[in-house]
Amino acid sequence: MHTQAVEDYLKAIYKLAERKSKVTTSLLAEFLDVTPASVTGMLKKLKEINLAAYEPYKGVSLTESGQKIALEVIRHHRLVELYLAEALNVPWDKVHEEAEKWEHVLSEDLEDRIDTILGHPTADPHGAPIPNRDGTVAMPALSPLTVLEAGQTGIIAEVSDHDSALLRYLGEMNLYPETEFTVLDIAPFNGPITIRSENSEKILGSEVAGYIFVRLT
Amino acid sequence: MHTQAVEDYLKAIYKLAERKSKVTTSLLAEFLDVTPASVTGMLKKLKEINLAAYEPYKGVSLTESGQKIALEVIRHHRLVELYLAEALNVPWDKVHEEAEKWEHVLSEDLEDRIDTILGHPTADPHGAPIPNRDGTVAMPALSPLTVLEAGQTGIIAEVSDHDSALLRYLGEMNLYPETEFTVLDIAPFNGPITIRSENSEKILGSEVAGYIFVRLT
DNA sequence: GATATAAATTAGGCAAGCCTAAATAATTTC
DNA sequence: GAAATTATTTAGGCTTGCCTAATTTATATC
Repeated sequence: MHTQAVEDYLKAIYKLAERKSKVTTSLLAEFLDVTPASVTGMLKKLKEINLAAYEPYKGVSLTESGQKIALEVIRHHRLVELYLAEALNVPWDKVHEEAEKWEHVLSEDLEDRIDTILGHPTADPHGAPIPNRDGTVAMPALSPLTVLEAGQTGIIAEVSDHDSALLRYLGEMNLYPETEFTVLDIAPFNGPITIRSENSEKILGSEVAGYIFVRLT
Repeated sequence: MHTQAVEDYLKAIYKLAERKSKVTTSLLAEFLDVTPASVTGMLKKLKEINLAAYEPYKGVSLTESGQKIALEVIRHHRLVELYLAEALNVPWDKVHEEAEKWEHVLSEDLEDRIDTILGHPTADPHGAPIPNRDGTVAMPALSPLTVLEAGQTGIIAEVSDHDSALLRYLGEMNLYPETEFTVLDIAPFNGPITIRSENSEKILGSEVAGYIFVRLT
């Protein structure tokens, strides 16, 4: 087993690499709320134990084994999130925080039991895909709600979990993953987007809409 | 929040104090599988932060706040044990090990949810009492099975969870807490004890019987 | 009551992971 | 392309909790 810090760094590198072309020391530092100097120290260590490819001043990436571990941690995290929401009724804006602690103490045996009880789920409460045990992940191509046009229909696939206030807000409007909707209007110049779902109209600012990812239907 | 090590020491002191008149450095060291020197260091710290009363060479005891924390940790531990057994079907000889890790990451909110789902239980899967949130514990007077005499009847109240092989052994014989039994024979000189429960006779060595605590009926 | 043994403490170290401050490398600007 | 700015690394420290080895205190024995 690796330390919690190692697991947290691997997970952070993986997640940042999904969205940024280059994962830099300062990006990691900001993400993990730690000084860049601390990141440098850990990156050296990760390189040492062959979990990351790191060249000073050039950014980091995960090695194959580093990525495997990152995905295991993410799998734990998302399974726990879903379990907390389904089995313990934890509101979806709180599951992330709890799972952050639980992901590091989940044994493989318990992971299996939870996975079975949940029926081998493929997505967490925010719609994020749950990696498979073998280290693979289904990464469907999603579009942010902002790129749709009036008249198009879709299904909410995933929402960002970075801010729990955002999740509470979306929850109040009943905009959860798997919700169907039709775009009624999208105002120009990053204006608000009007959608209809579950027979009610909802108006979303462009910032919020940018955090909602959809599958077109 | 205190560190995990602090919580583990407080819990260990509490548990040892239940059974021994004096909690010494070496006793703690053996219990926690750590050197006596390390224990000395931690006891100084616990005294420093007012969680333990400690005089060098004289043993330790918990202060009121130290005991409160110890009981909170034990409450978490036993609630988690029961939850793992009931909700996740973890076999009773494995719940202790898992709970050892989970007890330190359980938020008060989750504790409440688990407590509610379990219906405010009063004992863990081994029959050990679950402390109340306010820091009180019901401590019924129990007798080890070894002190009974032929003809007496009782109910298994609690079994020691210190050895998972013992738990598996008892599990095979269906000797769980709340099982009723009658003593058929108890051989002299610490000899084996024969009991009848669930319409079958079982013969227990005196060592095993010493780990089983009962309520007389 | 002197000595041997057992128990506990002190002293000094180590590994993780974090920090701040100072130095160096990379990048941008004029 | 030199200077200024930004990004990163190096150096040195701190805390936690553990370790071993040496010393000290307490206890048991003759």
